[in-house]
Amino acid sequence: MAKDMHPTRERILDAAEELFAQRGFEGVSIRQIMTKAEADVSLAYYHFESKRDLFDQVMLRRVEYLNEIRLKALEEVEKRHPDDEPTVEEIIGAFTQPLLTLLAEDHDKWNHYYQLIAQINNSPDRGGELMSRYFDPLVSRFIDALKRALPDSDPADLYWSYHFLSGALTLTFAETGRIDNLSGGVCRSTDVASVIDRMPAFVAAGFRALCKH
Amino acid sequence: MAKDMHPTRERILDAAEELFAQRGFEGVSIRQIMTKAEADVSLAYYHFESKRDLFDQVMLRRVEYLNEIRLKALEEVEKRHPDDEPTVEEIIGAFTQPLLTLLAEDHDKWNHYYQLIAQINNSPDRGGELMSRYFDPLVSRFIDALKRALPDSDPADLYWSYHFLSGALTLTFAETGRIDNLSGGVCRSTDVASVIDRMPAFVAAGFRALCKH
DNA sequence: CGAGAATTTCAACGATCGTTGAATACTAGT
DNA sequence: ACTAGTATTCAACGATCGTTGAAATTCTCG
Repeated sequence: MAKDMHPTRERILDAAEELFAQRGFEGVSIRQIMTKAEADVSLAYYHFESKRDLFDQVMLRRVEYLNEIRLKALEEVEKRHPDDEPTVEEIIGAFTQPLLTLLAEDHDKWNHYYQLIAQINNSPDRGGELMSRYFDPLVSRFIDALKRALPDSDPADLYWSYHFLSGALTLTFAETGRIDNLSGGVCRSTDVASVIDRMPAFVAAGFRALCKH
Repeated sequence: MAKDMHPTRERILDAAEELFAQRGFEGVSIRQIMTKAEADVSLAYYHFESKRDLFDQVMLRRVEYLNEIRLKALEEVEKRHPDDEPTVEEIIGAFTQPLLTLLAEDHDKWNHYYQLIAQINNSPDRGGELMSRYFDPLVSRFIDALKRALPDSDPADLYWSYHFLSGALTLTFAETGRIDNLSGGVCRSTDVASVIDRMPAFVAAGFRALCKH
């Protein structure tokens, strides 16, 4: 049994995912989405309740699997430390590395999804609400692990450190091309692998500097 | 001579700034902006060429002064070190502290502007282009200072480190309320001062960890 | 083959979009 | 008071928006 029993529905979701990621919820019309999906406008309302529902379904389509695989990465790391605690680097790696693995497996599938999340994360309007709804359980799990790796740290320091990580990570996946201009070509936004390699060292040092009292 | 010779024009810019920051360029209509500005719809096209031009003028209104004051902060730091180089912490502080100072001086004026920049920075559509246009000269100046504070570092490491800083900083100013949910009230998005206090230590440690070969 | 369900097409609704031209009110300086 | 320019109002344009109802098609399975 194939996972997409509804090929048209999947085509609509693909088109919506890409366009929402590029121009945001209000920047794209149902008609543009259905044109890209090569389907009639009305089909959007046969397969989905409304534009907002379509957006929600785009988010929901991948979030469960994404959270699952990242949680599994954390559990693997913890399993490797039955007696002591994992290092901050290992925990951050478990948080970031799966994202890159998925991107390498199927770029087109995950690239637009990450861009969409990046845009939501920095949206003052409903960004906090949406991100919390989809990711807070997973993130709390990671913060608990970090709390054990950094004992006696102020909870506020921990949360703000995660906030820095979250900002750095989502800007990376936004792939805006800014760093291409800034660096004169030395760095490329699309080279996400380069970033994921560097991020654990950078972020772990930040956590340790801030959460060490 | 008052600086706003055109009070209506300023009211339109204020309204546009706030609404663009909250809902993005495409998420707001001229009519909504003019309703908030308590002015007729046509006045938007008397004072500005188009919706896009209005958006550009919103950006331009404050960017020059903003870059000026941050550059001055960097020069002050360098002046305090006539013989040696400033520390990474001092340079990062000069990059972030002026933003908080302005916010404390006139919250309503700068809050929405920062939110707007945060949204642009993470927008895959034209984010890289816009951010580079407005901020690359200033940022290059800061990266040069960091290069001297971290000699023999790989340029790519430096640029990616700045990229992490940029993501963390703009997410902070987005004030999405996410961390309020995540931390269960321990941290508050609106408490920007808390973040600016913590950021130099966190980011400087990251720079040093990544740019030290 | 034929019935019933699932899917797709077609045409249209009222609302709102960005934008414009012409008419009106206001404000200087002579 | 008259004029010239600046600022504002009013009414409307074609286009596109999200959404819907009903007809037409295709698919499923007896």
